[in-house]
Amino acid sequence: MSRPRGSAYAASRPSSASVTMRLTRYFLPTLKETPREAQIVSHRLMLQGGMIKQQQAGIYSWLPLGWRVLKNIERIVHEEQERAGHIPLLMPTLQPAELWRESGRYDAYGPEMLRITDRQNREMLYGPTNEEMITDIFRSHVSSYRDLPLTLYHIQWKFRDEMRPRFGVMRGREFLMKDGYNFDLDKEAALHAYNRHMVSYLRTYERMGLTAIPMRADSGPIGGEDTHEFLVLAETGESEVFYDDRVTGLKLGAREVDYDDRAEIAAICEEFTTLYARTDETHDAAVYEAEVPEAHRRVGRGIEVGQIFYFGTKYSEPMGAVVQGPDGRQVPVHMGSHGIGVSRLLGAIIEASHDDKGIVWPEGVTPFHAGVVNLRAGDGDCDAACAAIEAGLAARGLEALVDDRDARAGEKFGTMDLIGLPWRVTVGPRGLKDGKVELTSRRTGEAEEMSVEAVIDRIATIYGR
RNA sequence: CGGAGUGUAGCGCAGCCUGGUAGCGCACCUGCUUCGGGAGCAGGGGGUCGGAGGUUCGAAUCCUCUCACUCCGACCA
Repeated sequence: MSRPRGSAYAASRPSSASVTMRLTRYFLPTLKETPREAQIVSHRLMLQGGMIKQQQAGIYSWLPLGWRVLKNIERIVHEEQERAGHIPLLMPTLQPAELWRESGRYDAYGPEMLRITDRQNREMLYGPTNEEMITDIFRSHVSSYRDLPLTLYHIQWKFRDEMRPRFGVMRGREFLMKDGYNFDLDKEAALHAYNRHMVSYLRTYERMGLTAIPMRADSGPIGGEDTHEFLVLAETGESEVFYDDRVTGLKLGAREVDYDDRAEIAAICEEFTTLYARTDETHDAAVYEAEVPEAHRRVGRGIEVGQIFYFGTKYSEPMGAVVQGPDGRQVPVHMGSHGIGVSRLLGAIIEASHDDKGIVWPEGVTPFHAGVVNLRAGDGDCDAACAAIEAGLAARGLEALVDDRDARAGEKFGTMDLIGLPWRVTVGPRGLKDGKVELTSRRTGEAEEMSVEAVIDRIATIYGR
């Protein structure tokens, strides 16, 4: 990494602040029966798992368990953005109509935009995106090419008044999005920013346990020249996708990436975008058949979890975002914008990772690192063993959810399966007679008996602690 | 926005057609017995039937209006 910048997020992670939660003191309102309104599996599991509650069409409260996953996803996004050299800030949800008149989008944007007036009858809107506002910030404070390149981003709630919200958080009206904006002196520099975003996004999705494939896309209302969407393959996806199945095997893995090295970043982008992968919007059957051997052709569906754009001077020109170059001339900056659907990712991850019993969280985003099932709450030995596991995990910076309810084993296992914690420690009198507890993988169902000390070590090893 | 539906206890539903004291399952509370994959028995609490108006001796039920939500379609991070 050429920029070993200290990430505030990385530095403030667990160990000091790890939380152990006891189910008897937590708020986890799971539902036994399938909610009527849930049509797709991720929506159903989020409702049943007590993660969200719908408040209006397409608007949700995030209950504690859902909130924890949302925060984990947010944290990963922040870490990867900062790793790429992008700078976080926070812009308001409410924006003045005036800014949008400058870009011409106030009239162009249609009824999808929620328009509001305040008591002075000032026209405002609940932001569906932030190109205008970030451009306003930029033009207010930057006037020299020496301050470039610059990429600013934030993670903020957005609102788009969809005609028909559905599928839970996958297609809500209110949604949490990471949106970033790069400012560069010329097209070449801006295209490097574009590539840098592509690579950082690939890394972000991989950390969440997802395979997200960049696909060439249409630019839509944001406008511009270059754009890719990131699609997670899932049967319930809203877009039809055509691809060479070898793209699903591409991985960034653990390789070191220098985000300032234009050639290296461009090479990675090429690696990930050369094989054919397009949505129905840009699909070209002739090219598809010419480029992809028949055995590798795949047609499926995908969930869009991010999109990157290069759009040049589309906003900087009308809004006067200019810098003085080395030659003394004023030039409009080249920009791009880049989005990750943070709240939507919960749905996408569940669509990609579940079974008939419930969710299977990837380790990177799980709301708790492990679940501890106390099969005989109130029994001295069981309680003591659970407490020891809690304390041992907490000392390693790991968070556990302990089921200390006075309930049947089946109910406890059912709850753990539903909420999908990747590792479950089962503590019961039967095993404890031999000093053993049981560690079970949610994904494979494989179980192994071991001592309390060993189970703490094993879980810590799994999480690299 | 076009088409189709649904609103009855926390959740899932029956009752409506054919008006007459609001029910079932789960959940919840109390007690006893149970306790390694969603227990059993006994007792108990909880509902302005989405809202407003109308018809009627009487409305969850019939009529009118209205609100909310869901599904299919076109559109979208």
